[in-house]
Amino acid sequence: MTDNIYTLIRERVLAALQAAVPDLPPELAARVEVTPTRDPAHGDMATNAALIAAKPARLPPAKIAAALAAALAQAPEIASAEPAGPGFVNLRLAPATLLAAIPAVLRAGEAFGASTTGHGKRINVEYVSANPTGPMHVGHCRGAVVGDALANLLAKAGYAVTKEFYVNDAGNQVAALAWASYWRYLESLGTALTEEEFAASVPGGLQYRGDYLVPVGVKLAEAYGASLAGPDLTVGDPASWLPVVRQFAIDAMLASIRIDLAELGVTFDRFSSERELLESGAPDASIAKLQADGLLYQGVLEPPKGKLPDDWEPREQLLFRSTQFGDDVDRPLRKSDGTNTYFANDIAYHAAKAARSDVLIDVLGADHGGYVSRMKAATKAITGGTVLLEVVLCQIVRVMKGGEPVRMSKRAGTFITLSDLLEFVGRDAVRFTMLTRKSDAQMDFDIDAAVAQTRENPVFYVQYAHARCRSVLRAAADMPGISIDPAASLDSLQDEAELAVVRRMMGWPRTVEAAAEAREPHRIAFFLYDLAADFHMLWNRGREATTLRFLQPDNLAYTQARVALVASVATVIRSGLQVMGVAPVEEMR
RNA sequence: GCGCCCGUAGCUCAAUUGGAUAGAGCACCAGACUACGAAUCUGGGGGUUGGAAGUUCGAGUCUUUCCGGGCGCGCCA
Repeated sequence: MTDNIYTLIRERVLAALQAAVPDLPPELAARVEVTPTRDPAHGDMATNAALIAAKPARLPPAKIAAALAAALAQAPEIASAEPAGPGFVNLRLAPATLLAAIPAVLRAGEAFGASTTGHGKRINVEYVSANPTGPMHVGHCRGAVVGDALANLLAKAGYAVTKEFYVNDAGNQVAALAWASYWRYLESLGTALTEEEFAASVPGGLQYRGDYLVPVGVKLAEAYGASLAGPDLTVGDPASWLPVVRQFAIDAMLASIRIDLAELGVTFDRFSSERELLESGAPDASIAKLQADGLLYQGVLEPPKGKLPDDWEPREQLLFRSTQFGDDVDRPLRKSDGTNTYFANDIAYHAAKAARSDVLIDVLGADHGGYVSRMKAATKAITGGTVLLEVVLCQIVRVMKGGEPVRMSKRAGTFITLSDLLEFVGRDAVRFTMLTRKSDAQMDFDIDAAVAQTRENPVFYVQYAHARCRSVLRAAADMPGISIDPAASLDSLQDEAELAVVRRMMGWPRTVEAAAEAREPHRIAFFLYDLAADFHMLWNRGREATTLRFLQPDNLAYTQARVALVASVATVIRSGLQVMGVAPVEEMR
């Protein structure tokens, strides 16, 4: 069951190919494609079937193509089929087949394009997973949007999706957060210590000096008075205050992250806590399992070539044989103090996710690129190869304003927060713009362009097309005898600009399936831009020739067909925007 | 030094996963408003897809090797 006409036509092609080349190996049949043509002169679709089959059949591609064309021309959906080029068969659909896309859209509504290619497989998408040590900044934003849209896309393609956020609430970073929060706490109580005096007593030095922790300090003081401080508001014994302050600060940071995410329209099915994972003993269980499988050993790693760390000394440590699973070097699981490395805990986390999933996807920032191969290796090892990890890497986003990069420095506390960006640009523009690039390509986010009300801004351009559709439909609603009717006769839709729009919409299910398989949500943005361009072009045809306008009061049958067309364009745009998490607008303001 | 990602029109980016003559926007030039919304549309010029070699019916896409940019590189997460 699918809306994808390409799937249906491919069945026809395979049947014809089976007749022409009876003993075609199945693995070659899998390579047969039916694709949209680039050049409209080549018809609606083309297939490479003859090229694929030529070698095993020991026949010239052109000869097979001719046979295929003759057979395919008999199919009811196909108006004509012609061999072309080196061995393609170009197909032109029967008008009724083409126009059937319109009632298909109208009947399915925004669900149009939904597919079953995911077969209900459980797929877990982990994204954002920002450390709860500060507000979300623009660096997190791309991963948040890409992960969220990818999850929506996979759901539309028929996967059972879980959206997951991993809370790194254990380890040194959150300890540093606790110290920084404690400083703001003493400060709000009016301690005589200076910041530098305090910093001197912090193991590893005082981090997170941004003033976003000031309110946390104030709230700590309100909740606990001076009870967490030492004598005369000096630094008290960490053993007594640190666990309290740490949890308090983590909760505050998580609350702020959730607010920012909600503002961005990003939601999760599940938050998983690293601390809870540790307390459950899962990491030890994972290590024990790997040990039992003979994948761990005590060994000494070679130093990295070329760039030797200053304090390098050979050290024996517990290593995981990730090289057996495609990694470059084996990876350590224990620090010298006996505690687990982050990697060791993350193995347990991925094992936990794998236990309730068929496929895992991590959406990571580019700075985690070096982490990918070991995590894939570990996932393969801990699940015995039954669950594989895929990684979508999001490259750096450089925020531009007035043609200049906006400088960011987290250390100095002058970074652009996500909520700042949302205030400048707005949720829909942020989300759409973040999806106008392949995620593994670096990107400049131009604030000026994202709010521009012109064609160069794809958000605006697509929204404008939708608003124009709605404008027509509002006018149509006032016309007697006119309605959005899936059963309307569409025979009058014959203009090339009209058919171009229909062809584009016909490709939506195929785009969903291909984008989902490739894990590339940005394709949705490009599809919508192209559909919007087709529609704007058609619209303008109506300016030049009034006979091409949608609403003709003296010709109800003609108008009914165009109303159906316009309504289906609006529906497909909404269907795509829904995947992107962008709200359609009824009119431009 | 090693690994991963990227390199496409002057600029920002696509290219249906190996398909036919590599496409859009911006910028530049020339046009279309008695409006279902001109915030749009039409036409034009602009390319050795970083360089070289290879794989095959066919390469921007795959392999090798250089060049350039980004990220990472044993107890940070």
